[in-house]
Amino acid sequence: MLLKHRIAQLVAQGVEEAQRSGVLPQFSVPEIEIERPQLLEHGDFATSLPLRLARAARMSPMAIAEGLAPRIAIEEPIERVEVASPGFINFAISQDWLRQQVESVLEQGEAYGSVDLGEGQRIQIEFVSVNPTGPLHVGHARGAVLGSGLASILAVAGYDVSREYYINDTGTQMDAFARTIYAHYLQAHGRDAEVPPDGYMGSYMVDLAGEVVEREKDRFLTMPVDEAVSALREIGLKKMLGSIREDLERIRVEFDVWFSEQSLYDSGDYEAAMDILRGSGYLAEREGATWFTSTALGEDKDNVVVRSTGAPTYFASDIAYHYNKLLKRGYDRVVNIWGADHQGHVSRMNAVVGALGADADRLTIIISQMVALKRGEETVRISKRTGDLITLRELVDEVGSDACRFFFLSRTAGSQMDFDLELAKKESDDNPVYYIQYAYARIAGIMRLAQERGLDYAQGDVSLLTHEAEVALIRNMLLLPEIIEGIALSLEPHHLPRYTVELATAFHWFYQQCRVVSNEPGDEAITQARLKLTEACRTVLARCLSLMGMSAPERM
RNA sequence: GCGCUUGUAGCUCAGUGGAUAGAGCGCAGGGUUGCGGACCCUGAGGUCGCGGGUUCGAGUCCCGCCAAGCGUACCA
Repeated sequence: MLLKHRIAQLVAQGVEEAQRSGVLPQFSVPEIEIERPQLLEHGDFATSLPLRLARAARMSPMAIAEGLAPRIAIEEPIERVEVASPGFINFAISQDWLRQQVESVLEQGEAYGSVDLGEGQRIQIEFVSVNPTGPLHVGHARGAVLGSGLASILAVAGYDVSREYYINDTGTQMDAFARTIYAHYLQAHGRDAEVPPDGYMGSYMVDLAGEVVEREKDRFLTMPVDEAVSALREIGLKKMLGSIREDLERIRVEFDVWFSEQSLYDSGDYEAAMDILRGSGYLAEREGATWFTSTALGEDKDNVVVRSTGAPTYFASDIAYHYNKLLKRGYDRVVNIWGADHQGHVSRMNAVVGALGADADRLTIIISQMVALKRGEETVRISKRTGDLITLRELVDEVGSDACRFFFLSRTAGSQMDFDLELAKKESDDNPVYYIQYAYARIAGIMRLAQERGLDYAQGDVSLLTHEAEVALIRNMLLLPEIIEGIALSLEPHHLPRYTVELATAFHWFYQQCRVVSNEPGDEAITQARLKLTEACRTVLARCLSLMGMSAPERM
């Protein structure tokens, strides 16, 4: 159990005791929150409970704090419980205990930082899921990094995580895609053909069609049009998916499941989902189409699920898909990461979950806001249809995978980003990515030196680590489990990059203040202790970098 | 028009209803006869978009206004 939770328990017991003995009156106790104070002089942990209780208890916050603090049981590693104006209770942790935790970090090794919040719950995280009709661009990169980072962190927070990509391999846009390839194909064979008005204009389509022409020769010329388009759809889909997968690998994003939209219709999931909605009265026939009556669930308007042509809409597929996720495959929780252009879709999707009879809080939809690309002052438009775009591939080639991941992971999903390509390149020599990685490389350098000199620090005595900078570094290292738990609860991975910068800062300061491998005679003991601390710090930094999908360079 | 999101230092962004609002970059200065100077320290820089409200306490919650992005399809 995390220390902050243990302290919350002790405070709760203290309140109970105070009420029993009449020091505090009877009232219902709210959830006890334990915070990390900003200033060191306020201790390692703090609670503002007395301030919150003042009204219910009809006492001054200070009087509550004074009455409560002595009734909070002190146990290892809590050293002091102090009351501070205007009504805080601060907790100080024993420094001896902090120092001993260096051993604990080393023992846990690569597992350090893991917590058991999820208790093995099955959680699915679906992200990217870009239509396989064109290459990934910068906005997709943000969602990809966000999803993969979140998935990694949930996995070490005790969840059974499955990463999924939903392939829109059917529907009108896929048709337009196939007919576009067909048009290029005909043109390449000297036939009179034009790209349909709803077709895809990017130059990548020309390249793709060119590959098809080369590989397939003229065998589609004699085929009936429908048959040829259908075959080209399959070929084009496979090629696009392959290219998308390659792009994702460049920023270290991988999936456990690639899920086909078409399979929802082949497996009967679509019918099953519609039967449930029909059975509970959420489907209505009107104007020749079938509607999901979302107004009955508080939505602004109803939505078409089956067009008057008989073809199901994208929304219908999504209903079936969520039936499959929640009811058929039965994930305990489902997280969708969608781009801001799908934001109008969120509330009706939530309504669907209720209409299917599932608990509403099993589905969480995270909207990742737009990335506005700029080159200096000029805004670069992102449009798949005109072919004028900055692809993920170009971005990674220009800025690098590590910087790309760190940059996207550092910002909250909800904030719109300005991504200035010139600035990103200009700052690449002096940015947090290098700051963190340099800390790691420094550590690696120290450990190399230690090894060259044959220094064995296994017997190092961590109780010698009394320097201010040493204790500060240890305090920072010990925050990781709380950070991971916090991210798993809030689903906001941006706290990890921020934390990692703080950890690197603490290390750089320690390095500045404390010579690790000393040449002075008589310093053997402190050298061994500091090597131990350095190695423990390497463990924590490596864990952070690995969770963020970034490399940990031994040299730079 | 309506809906969702956003507005914090010159720039890019953090900030659980709590203690003196933070970081990086940029700017101005300073530092280590030694483990890698891609580092460290100090400083300047803020009406937290504007106006009300709730609260012991608001950058954070509520209402109104202003500005920006996105959505508002029998597209996805």
